[in-house]
Amino acid sequence: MDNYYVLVVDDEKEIRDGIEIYLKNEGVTVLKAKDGIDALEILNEHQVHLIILDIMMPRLDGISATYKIREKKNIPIIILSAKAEDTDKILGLQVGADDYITKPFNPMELVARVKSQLRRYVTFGTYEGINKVIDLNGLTLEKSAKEVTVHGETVKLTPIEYKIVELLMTNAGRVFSINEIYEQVWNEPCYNAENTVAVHIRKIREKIEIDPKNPRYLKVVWGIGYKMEK
Amino acid sequence: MDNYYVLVVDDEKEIRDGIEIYLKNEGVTVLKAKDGIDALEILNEHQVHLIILDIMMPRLDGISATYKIREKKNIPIIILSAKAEDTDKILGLQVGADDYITKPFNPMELVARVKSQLRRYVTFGTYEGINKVIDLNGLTLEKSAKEVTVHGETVKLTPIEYKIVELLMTNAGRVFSINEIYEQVWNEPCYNAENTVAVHIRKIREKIEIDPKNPRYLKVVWGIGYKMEK
DNA sequence: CATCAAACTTAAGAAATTCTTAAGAATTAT
DNA sequence: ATAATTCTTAAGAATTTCTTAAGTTTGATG
Repeated sequence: MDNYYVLVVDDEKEIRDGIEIYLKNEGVTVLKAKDGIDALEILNEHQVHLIILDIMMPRLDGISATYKIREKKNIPIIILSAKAEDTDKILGLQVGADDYITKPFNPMELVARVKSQLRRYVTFGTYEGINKVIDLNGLTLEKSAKEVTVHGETVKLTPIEYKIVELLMTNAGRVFSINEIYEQVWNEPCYNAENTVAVHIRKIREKIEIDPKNPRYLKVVWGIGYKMEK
Repeated sequence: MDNYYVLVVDDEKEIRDGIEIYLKNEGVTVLKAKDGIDALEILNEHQVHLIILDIMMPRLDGISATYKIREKKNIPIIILSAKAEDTDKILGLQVGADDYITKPFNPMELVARVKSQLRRYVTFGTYEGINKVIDLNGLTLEKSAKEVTVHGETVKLTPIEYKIVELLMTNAGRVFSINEIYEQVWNEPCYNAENTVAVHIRKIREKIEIDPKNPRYLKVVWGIGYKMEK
């Protein structure tokens, strides 16, 4: 379940964090939002493969959020709710949710349902997001093929190199500190591994830059970190 | 919901007939079977878009039936059960079911879940689609005949080899990790079977590649997995 | 503007991981 | 019983990753 991004939307922090722990354990990357408005913002900025959505939330409730999400994205939505009423379930599913779980729930069941949805609808790259190609001034990234090209030429990247490039390219323009990069790519806290990242940056530049000493794409922001030029 | 065929499998006649009434009301055509063995027969003879499957049945129970169905068809399966135990739900979903409803259930909820699954099933086109021939630079795959050719020459593949090739060819360009391949082809979680896949890859290359050491079609992506060249 | 410290770059080789391949055992089909 | 298929094991090859250490650039300071 690596490479999958799940957005958890719930106004209770404990619920968000609890779900995060279980999903991370499966290798899923978890994004979190505290209400529908925040969720929509995150959807605009990040690639997300599945949403877990609480019904009872301030500002924008789950059902209304489902409507709005469906207008833009066709990704699986699992509704989470304290209401065990059948009518609510039916309404949720009719509105466009793909599954409905009532609180209190067994976290393992939630995980099983998330995996079931991802397995069926996301494994095959026929939908938005998965097959999207990012193009930044001749540097392109094709996620499904895990392929990067510079002016049409395929660049052969190692897995770590690829992950770094994918991180920077999907968030082009944003600066990532070495620590952030390490945590995102290795999925563990960074402890004295600053130079490890630096070495990989070097290798990447060697491969994607015409003149690695004057990088055009992968730029340093002194004292802060690295970013990919938009 | 017209033009859809749903197979209802339950040993109790009242349940079968009850579900039928509600589904017919939505325009769905309902087929019925009283146990897993009958269900498999019907699947061979009729086109079916979704299955509702009771767990407790004589002869062939629901979980085992799910296995057998998955071997042949990739259509949505909704498991129906008197067991409300979480572990059963999780098992059912892991085995390849797409949803799990416990008895007693609200018929309207069942209908809502059926519609939700069918809606997805159609938008994503995961169902056994039209039997198109895929041609990738001289390597062709004809699903209906389960036949693979290289420059016109038929290649004799074993069932597992064929499944791997079909997976990779229908998603040409996309990289599959060894785990993904295992899960898709064997329909079960991959546990220490990495090299099993590797060996099959070797055998396939032997058959489809002119020079297996420098594969033209079935390429490795180091540290990530394998893919079929577009 | 000279100097220093911190931040970044670069190179090279050791260690770890991943892939390939072959051969034979176990299983399944004919 | 025979053949075909699938799985396991294991050793070697190829590739990637990490560490170390030395060099270079940048920004701050007096």
